[in-house]
Amino acid sequence: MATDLRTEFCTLRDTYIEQQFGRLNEMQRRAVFTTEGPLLILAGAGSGKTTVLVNRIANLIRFGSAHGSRETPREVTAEDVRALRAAVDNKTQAPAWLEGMLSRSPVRSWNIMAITFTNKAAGELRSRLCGMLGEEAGQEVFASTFHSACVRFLRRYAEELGWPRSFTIYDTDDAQRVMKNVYKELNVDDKFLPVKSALNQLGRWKDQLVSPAEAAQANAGSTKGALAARIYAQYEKKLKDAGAFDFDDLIYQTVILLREHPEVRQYYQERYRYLLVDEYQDTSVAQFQLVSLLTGPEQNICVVGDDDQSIYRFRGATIENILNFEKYYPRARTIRLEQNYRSTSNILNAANCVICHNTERKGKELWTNNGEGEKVHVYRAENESDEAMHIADVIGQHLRAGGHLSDHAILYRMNAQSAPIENYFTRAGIPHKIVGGQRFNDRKEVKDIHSYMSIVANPQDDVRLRRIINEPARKIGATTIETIAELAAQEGVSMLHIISRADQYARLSRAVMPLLSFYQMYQKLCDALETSPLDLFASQLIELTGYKRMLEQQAAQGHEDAEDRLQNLGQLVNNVKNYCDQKGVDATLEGYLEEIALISDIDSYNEDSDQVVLMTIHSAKGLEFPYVFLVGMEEGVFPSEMSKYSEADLEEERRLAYVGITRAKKELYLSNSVSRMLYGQTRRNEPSRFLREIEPEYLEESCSPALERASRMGGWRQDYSDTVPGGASGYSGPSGWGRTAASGGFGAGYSRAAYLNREYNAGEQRPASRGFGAGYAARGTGTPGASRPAPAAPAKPTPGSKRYAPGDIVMHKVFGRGKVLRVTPAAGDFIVEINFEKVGVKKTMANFAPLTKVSSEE
DNA sequence: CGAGTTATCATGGTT
DNA sequence: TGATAACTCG
Repeated sequence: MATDLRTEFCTLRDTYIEQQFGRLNEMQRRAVFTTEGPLLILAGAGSGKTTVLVNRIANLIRFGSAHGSRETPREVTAEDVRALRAAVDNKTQAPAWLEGMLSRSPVRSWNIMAITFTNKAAGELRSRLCGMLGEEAGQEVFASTFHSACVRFLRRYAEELGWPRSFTIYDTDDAQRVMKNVYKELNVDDKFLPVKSALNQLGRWKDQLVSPAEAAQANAGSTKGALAARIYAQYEKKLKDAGAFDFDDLIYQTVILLREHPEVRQYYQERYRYLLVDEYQDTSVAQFQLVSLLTGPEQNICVVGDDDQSIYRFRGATIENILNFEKYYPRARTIRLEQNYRSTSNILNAANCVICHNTERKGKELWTNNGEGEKVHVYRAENESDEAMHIADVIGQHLRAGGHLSDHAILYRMNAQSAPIENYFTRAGIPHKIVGGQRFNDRKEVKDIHSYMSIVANPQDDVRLRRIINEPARKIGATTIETIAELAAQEGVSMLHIISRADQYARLSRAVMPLLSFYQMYQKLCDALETSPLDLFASQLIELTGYKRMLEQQAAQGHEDAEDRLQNLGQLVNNVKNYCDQKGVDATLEGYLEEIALISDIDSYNEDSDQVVLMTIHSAKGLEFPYVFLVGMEEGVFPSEMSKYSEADLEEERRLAYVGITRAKKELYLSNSVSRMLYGQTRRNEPSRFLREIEPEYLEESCSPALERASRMGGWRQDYSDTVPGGASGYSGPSGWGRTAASGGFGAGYSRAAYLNREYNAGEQRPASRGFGAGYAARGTGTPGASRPAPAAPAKPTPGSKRYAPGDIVMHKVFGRGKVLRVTPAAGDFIVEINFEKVGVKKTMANFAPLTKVSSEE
């Protein structure tokens, strides 16, 4: 009898478990249930990869390893069976007491380690796990980035390797400073081997786990190679002396740690019985080695990746890791996730078209049940501000149709491209946010303060010390600093140690006073750390170092930046406070410094605020947006100039294009520009080859009115598509530039490109032209042949037309109708504050914003 | 030593 | 184009 109950229970249990993951598709479910042994999940873009990861972890924790599936609970009562059957029949979750009986061989949440590339991804994983398993179990799963995980291991075992426990993490800027010192010491000419390429080479070596000795051996033959190897050795020595790791070292040294300390390795292998690695296509040799060292004898290693989305080859990622996974782990199983839940089929087809042109692929074709959706829009602009304006127009249309700013993302190849867009958006008053580029923590004043903090945490850190020893000016000049460095090298101690005994050295006699008072200040900082909470320590530090006074003086002298810098430091203190609030009693100086070293901009990107977001395609990996604008689709920009000589680089660019395209859910807008100002000079670029690679049936093309006109007059022919003749046989839109609202205004302006000779259907025109674009008519550039007024170079002000007064009703191209609240003169222009009917109060610049007066104050 | 000037430089993407 | 390094002068 008891046996029957047990059998019944087990059958029901299997059904129940199946049911718990019933919302997944078959492949996803298979991935979730394959808990043991090596597993490769090839997950296409938008195929629910994170969902699979989360569910797989949840399955492990709730129901244990599938290997235990033959095990049955020792005692099963009729009551248990009844309850389980009820849960199955009603498709509900079993009560907690019953859930407890369902686990086969138990896996605890802290037995699981999930590694991602960004903190954001790790955080998302963690929060979804918390949602599914409850706060406690969710937090116990070790979800972390490669770098944070390594820092965690190294903090524990740094001393085994000869580093202090409170080691510093160097960013690229620090690394460059070290490198410059190395060059000086070794008398290396920067012209012969640029610092940047040396750092690059070192990075490659570390990514490939090549030690300085090995590098020297392998490169004895070449002058440059041998030199680089010498530099490598010296650089590593300097970092070790300073008690610091750079980003690459974090991985490299952790591999050394695990490789050379079996007991450490065993400890982690036993602790983390189940490993999951996300974005596996972006792992380097070193990261692969790290993962293999962590993988225990059971080989419960699950990697998720997409070879088509490998876009970090340039920094050492080897796609071979994913291509060779099955070779390295012969027992490996491979599961492909090819159903896309994100995009429309037009978008997906466009993506497939592009990626098909790559040869180095595992082969995979995404499909979707989502509808066709709109075609992919392609816009050809005159110049970069026309491109920006077009984007603003489209966003405006969406906004007026009830869309949100935050549904829109503008993606570009390189950060420099954000400037013109940012410019236009700022002037037009469109709320936006730039991710990446110059980061807050990279600002000089912020880095300086962080450097002060670093030397408090780690007195050995000479690089950071050099940075701030004379900032603010303390009469400690370059010669003094070099003398200190020499003395420190002679004695084998840190520079700070020399400074503390400055009076004992004749060579330092001139600078004794400033040096000793610097040291006194340093001690005060250390005291402050001991006696105050961290955030208070930060604000005390800003004062004690004299940094605040320096900025205040500068501000008093009318230095404009000084105010901003003071504010930035205020923000810094805020950030420290936030860190404290978040960590509570666990907040430490080292912890804070670690966080700022490893947290990137994208990590703090928060989709909650209603703003258009601008970022590189690289940053956008893993994200999705309803509307995506991929700008600068031009040869020399995307694909980039530097990639065009190597087929492999071009394939990486193409994968990047694929990543960009597949970020879009509803609509995708590709744009390029005939001329573009880049690095201070105007260039004319051909449209990107990636555009040509997309079958025309998925595209809908248009261009700027000026181009269209030129083309109609036969003066402009593009080599873009030689299969399509120029001319405008089919198109008879509004003539000339002096379009009025009545003639269709904006919407019509963006008709299909005449050069493609496609019919323009009025019925198909983009929405929202009504009433809009009147702004352009009113701008008064009725002159045919005059170029369209771009916001960056505003048309000469037509007398009277740009005057606004409170109470005026105005029309804004993006925000619609509104009433002027206030007009303030500023920098030869006017800030017009307007209360818009749809979007509330916004500030715009009178001369730049696409504004028209509808009626004057009554 | 420090401030101000000029020159040069790079500008592919990121932890 | 913009930012920083190198250089010059007080």
